[in-house]
Amino acid sequence: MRKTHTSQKSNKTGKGEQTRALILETALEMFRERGYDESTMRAIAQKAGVSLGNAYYYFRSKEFLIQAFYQRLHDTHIEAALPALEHDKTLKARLLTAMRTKIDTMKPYHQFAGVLFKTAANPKSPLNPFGDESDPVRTQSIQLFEKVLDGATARIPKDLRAELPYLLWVYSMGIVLFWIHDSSRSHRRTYRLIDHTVELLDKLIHLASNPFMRPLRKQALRLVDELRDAAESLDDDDGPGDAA
Amino acid sequence: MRKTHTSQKSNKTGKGEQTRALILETALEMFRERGYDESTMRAIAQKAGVSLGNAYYYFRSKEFLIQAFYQRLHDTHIEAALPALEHDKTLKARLLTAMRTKIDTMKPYHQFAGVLFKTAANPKSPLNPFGDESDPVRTQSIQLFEKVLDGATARIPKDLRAELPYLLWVYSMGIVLFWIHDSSRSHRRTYRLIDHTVELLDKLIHLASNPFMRPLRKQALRLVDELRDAAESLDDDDGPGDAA
DNA sequence: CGCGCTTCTTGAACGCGTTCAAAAAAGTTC
DNA sequence: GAACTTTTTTGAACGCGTTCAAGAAGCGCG
Repeated sequence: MRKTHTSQKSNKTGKGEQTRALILETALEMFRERGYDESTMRAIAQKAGVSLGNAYYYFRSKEFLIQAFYQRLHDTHIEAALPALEHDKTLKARLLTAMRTKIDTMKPYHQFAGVLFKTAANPKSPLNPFGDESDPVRTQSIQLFEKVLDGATARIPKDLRAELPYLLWVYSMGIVLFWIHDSSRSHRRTYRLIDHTVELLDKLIHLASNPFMRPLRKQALRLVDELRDAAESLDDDDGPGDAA
Repeated sequence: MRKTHTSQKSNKTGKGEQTRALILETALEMFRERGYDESTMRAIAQKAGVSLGNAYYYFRSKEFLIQAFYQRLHDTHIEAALPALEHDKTLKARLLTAMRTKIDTMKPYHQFAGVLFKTAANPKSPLNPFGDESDPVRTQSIQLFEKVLDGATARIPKDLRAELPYLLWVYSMGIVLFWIHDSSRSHRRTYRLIDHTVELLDKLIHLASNPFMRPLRKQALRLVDELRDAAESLDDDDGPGDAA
C-alpha cells in the first residue's frame, strides 16, 4: 500500500486508484441518471469500460458504491451549509439552515435515497448509520451540529449541551427518513415539517434548560447515553457478517 | 373474488386456499428454523411439495410471505398481552406489560427480524408499516395501546389522550428497532431500555397533562397530526410500484 | 361425452449480485 | 532479458428472486 513516491513519469495516482475512481464516478453518475435498480453492476462496469469482475475487485459489493455516494452527498451538504450558516445567529435560524440545506442537497436523489435507506436500516449493512463503516460520515455530521450550536447565542446547560449535537443528528436522520417517504410536490411537506419541528425543538431546548426541569432532564440524558452506548456495540454478533 | 357460498361438499376451504395455507405454513416454519436468507423460494416450494411458480401464484413476492409472518407475530403478541394486562392498573405498569410481552413474543425470531425491518424501511415495500398493506396490523397494534390506556387510572387531557395510542405505537416501533440491533444476552438491553423509557414516558405524559403545558402540548400535537397525515399519503408516486 | 371457461400448476428462462480460478499486466530482483 | 511475485483484469459460473407461456385440473352445460 506504500505509494510509489511522487509518480514522476505520469500524472497517474497509482494505476489501481485510477480504475477505482473511474468505476466510482461512473457509478455515481449512473445512480443520478438512472436510479439504483437500473444501475446494475454489469451496466456500470460496461459504461466504465471494465469487466464485471473488475468492479468487484475494487468494491466488495454494490452497497459499498452506495456508501461512497453517501459520503459524497454529505460533503456537498457541508459545502452548502457552512457558508449559509454565517448569516444566522439564533439557534432556531441556524438549525433551520442546516436542515433546509440538507434537503436541498439531497433533492436530486430522491428516488435513489429510498433504496439507500432501505439498505441502511439493515443492521448488517455497511450503510447502517450507527455501524463502524459509517463512522466518518457520522462524525462529520455530528460536527456540523456542533458548529450549529457553537455559533448560536442560546444559553444551554452543560449536560444537555454535550448531548445535543448527537441528538440533533438523530433528529436530522428522522427528517431524512420522512423526506424519503414524502412524495409531495418539491417535498414541501418535508420543509414544512422542518419549520415546525425546529420551532418545537427550539422551545423544548429552552424548556429543558430551565432549572425547574433539571431532574427530568438528567433522567432523559441518562437514557440517551444508554442508547448511544448500545448503538455503538453492534458488532459482536453470531451472524456471519460480510467477511467473505 | 366472490366466495363460493359455503363450500358444502367437502371440508376444503377452496382448493386454492389449501395450497396457499400449505405454502404459508411451510414458509413460516422455514423462516423460524433457518432464517430468511436460507429460506429460498425454491426451498420453500420444494418443502411444501409444489413447484416454484406455484408459490408465486399465491404470493406475489417473497416479501408478501414476510407480511404474513408479521401478522402472525402480532396476533401472538395480542394473545400474550391481553391476559397479562388484567393485573395491571397504573399506566406505567400497563405500558411495561405491553412492551415486555411484545419483545417476549418476538424473541425467537431475532435474526429474522433484522431482514424484516430492512425491507420494512423501504417505502415501496408492502411491509412498510405506514403503508396500505400493513393497515390491518397497524390498526390492531394501535388498538392495543387504546386498551392499555383505557384500563389505566391516569387522568389525561382529551387532546393528548386522542393521539396517545398512535404515539405509543410509534414508540413501540422504535423499541423494536432498537431490539433488532440489540445483540446483548437475552436482549437485556432492550428490556432495560423499556424500563427506562416507560418511566420517562410516564413522567412526560403527566408533565404534558399539566395545564401549564397546554400551549406547547397543543403545538406538539398539531405536529403529530401533520406527521400522521403525511405518513398516510404515500401512495401516488411516480415509481412503477409493485403492480406487475 | 365434448366443449369452453376459469383456476391452478409447472418448469424453463431471464437478469441480477456475487464468486472464483485463471490469465494478463506490472513490478521486482538477479 | 529471464524468473518470480504481486497487482490487476477477465469472463464463465452459481444461486437467487421473479416472470411467463404453456399445459393440467376442475367445473358447468349441451
